[in-house]
Amino acid sequence: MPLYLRAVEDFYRREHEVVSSQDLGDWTGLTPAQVRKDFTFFGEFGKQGIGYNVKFLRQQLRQILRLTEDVHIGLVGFGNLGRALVHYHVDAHTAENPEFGAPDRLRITAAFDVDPSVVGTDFRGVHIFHVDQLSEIVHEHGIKIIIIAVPAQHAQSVADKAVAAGVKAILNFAPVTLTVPEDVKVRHTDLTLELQSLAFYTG
Amino acid sequence: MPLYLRAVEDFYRREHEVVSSQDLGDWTGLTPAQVRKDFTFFGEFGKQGIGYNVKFLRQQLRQILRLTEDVHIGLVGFGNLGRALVHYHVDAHTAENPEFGAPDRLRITAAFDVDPSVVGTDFRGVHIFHVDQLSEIVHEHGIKIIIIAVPAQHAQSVADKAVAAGVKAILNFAPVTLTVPEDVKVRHTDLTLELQSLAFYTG
DNA sequence: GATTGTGAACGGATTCACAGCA
DNA sequence: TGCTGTGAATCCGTTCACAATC
Repeated sequence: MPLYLRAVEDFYRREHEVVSSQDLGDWTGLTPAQVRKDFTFFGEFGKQGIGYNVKFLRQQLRQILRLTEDVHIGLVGFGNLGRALVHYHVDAHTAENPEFGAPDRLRITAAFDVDPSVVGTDFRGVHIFHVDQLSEIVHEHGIKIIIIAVPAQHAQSVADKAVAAGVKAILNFAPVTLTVPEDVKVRHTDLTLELQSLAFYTG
Repeated sequence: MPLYLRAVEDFYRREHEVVSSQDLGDWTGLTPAQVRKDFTFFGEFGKQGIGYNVKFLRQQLRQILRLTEDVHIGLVGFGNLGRALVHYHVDAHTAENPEFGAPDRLRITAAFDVDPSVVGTDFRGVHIFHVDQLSEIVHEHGIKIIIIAVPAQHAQSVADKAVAAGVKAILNFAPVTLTVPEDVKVRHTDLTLELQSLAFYTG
């Protein structure tokens, strides 16, 4: 769904009044049937013979994706990768930057590390706490998502702490498969795995 | 398959002689049946009643994934993200770092940007060329994969140039859906999309 | 005529279950 | 007995095709 929202935002920006599932399919690279099926899961947004009202659809998608209220995110691991992620995210979400699609309410509220030389400092408006304060800060700010950008050997224990603190979603950049309870959603991004996969196709 | 290799490397490091599809399933989070099916696509590696010989399986997987010869990678876009990627990758692949699983031959051979203040400099052993030299350098070094870490509005034109130069695989970090010929493999990593997806589950 | 929403058909991927072998 | 390799069975996501509707 986030991809559809990005598409709809683009049509919105270009002042289209309506879009068809065909239009959205072209934009996203999916089939029109796929687009319609995905939408019906959440309700009926379109008008037969006409298409989807862009303004209405945009609003519906934002609602569905909970982009209308602040979502607090914690970042664990403030090495090169963590720093780049903050940079990237802050750029994307403060600069009224339309290239990312919908402006949303995703906020990196706090960062965590163990290195005394960064703990206690601020970076791009984000304060870096010691990892021992994870649970405390998660509760204090109502953090629902954490990003794991620590070395592999610490990733699982960070995940455990976060889950214990009530975090329900994890974006994992460490090269390990995390074990978490069923009700916690994990997404995994792994540069090495991606490159190794691609290398296979270069024969 | 890269994930299996990582698992096998782990068993290898812990000096296991054999692994069962059950073991590998536990490690990766997949079912044993799945593991066996995936392997049979490439051949028969195991012994009935025993399991898979770790050393042999490791060697086979490396062969399959073409990790035995150098694969040259180009990085386009040397902003915060690009820099972090080089950092990360160089760390992962020079430090004999076992946490990433198999040592491989994936090399970021060259980087590209348009900013005169970085073009011509070196970073962590990687030289930064002007994007205009993309085609030339791709041919010169036999680059097969490029990583796109440029702003959204330039991503497609970079992809086009790379494809024209003969690149067959692209790892795209820009928040756009790239259009490429069928024989080019694209993988897309999009922080904003990942976070928006996760936000949906935090209700 | 255009386009949605949807039940039916399809197909690919996953899982089952078991024969075969160490 | 234990575990692989694999055909059969099943599941699930995608696509088709069309009735309903603007």
